[in-house]
Amino acid sequence: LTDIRYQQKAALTVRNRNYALADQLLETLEEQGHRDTEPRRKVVAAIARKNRHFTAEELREELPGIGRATVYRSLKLLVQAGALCRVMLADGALHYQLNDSAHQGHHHHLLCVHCGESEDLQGCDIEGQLHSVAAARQFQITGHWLEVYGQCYDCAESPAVPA
Amino acid sequence: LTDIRYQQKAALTVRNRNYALADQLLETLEEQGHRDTEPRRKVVAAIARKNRHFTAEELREELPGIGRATVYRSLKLLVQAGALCRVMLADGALHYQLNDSAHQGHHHHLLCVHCGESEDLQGCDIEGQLHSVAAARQFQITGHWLEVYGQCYDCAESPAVPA
DNA sequence: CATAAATTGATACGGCATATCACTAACAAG
DNA sequence: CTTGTTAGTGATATGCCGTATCAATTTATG
Repeated sequence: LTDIRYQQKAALTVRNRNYALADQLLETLEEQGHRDTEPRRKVVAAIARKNRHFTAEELREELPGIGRATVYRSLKLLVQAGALCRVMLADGALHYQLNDSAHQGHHHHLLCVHCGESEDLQGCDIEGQLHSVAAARQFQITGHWLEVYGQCYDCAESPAVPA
Repeated sequence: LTDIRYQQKAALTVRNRNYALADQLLETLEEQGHRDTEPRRKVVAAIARKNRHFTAEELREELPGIGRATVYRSLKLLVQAGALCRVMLADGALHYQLNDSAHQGHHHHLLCVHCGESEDLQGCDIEGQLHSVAAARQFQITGHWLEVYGQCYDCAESPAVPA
């Protein structure tokens, strides 16, 4: 019984978080001068439900009534707004990842190839190191792309469970 | 006159280098147990002529008689053999880059977005840094992908000349 | 030269994303 | 509330990039 109550409470918490997140995403778009439309609400709601990175097609399949173009447009707007970031998986597939509200700027991810979990990579002075190496060659760095693949702690502990 | 002789000599040097390189590529494939075929000779010859990274389609256009599949297959074999590496440009386009014979292993590139030049990135302990950060979180890194974009020295000096 | 196996290339297919464009909905001004 | 402008939508077509298929061909070898 306690367990059931706990589960209900947890489910409620998740639901609330998702609603809040969806609203926040929509708000972000409005701040950029974009309209609050019915299809967009559905798209951001679906994104808010995600707890791992996802593909555009994956998202589209969850939104049968919404046009393909709308889904792709929404993703692009959210990436531009900094709410989403694009991550390249080890197999070359492009996924989208909700940005932690604390890490909206440029950052990198540790991507678990088993469970799809993504940890933000902080405290890592890649930029500094790149700049110092490049400076020695008089190469001016304007940008970079970094993805790191591996196993998160949980998946390394129980390697028998695939994604 | 001296200038013409110099140009002829330079052209000859380039031609010789290209032939040698093409032979070397073919040899690499043979070492992997692949046959020496006429279409493959043409593909590696075209690759050997490249002095910057290139796309599969670019290569295909230079080889009208060769089937699309053959070009793509050859590229794949050369990547597997370590003679070519794949580089992702800033706009997401996948290019191929001849590997310096000294740097056949895992390495990264400084890619000039103007002239397409690519410098191998050495003396940069990205791997070590990533591992130490990941170790703190008990994340086991199995691989990574890094591309660095910017301007090479020459392009930074004469910024008016686009690619 | 004969044979087995690798290779080729025309074609079709597939995934993924964008372009087009007539229609619709949002929203601000009156 | 009505209306007009404009952004947004979505069905469809298109395009790029790469792979699967498979009969015909070429290579290497005994």
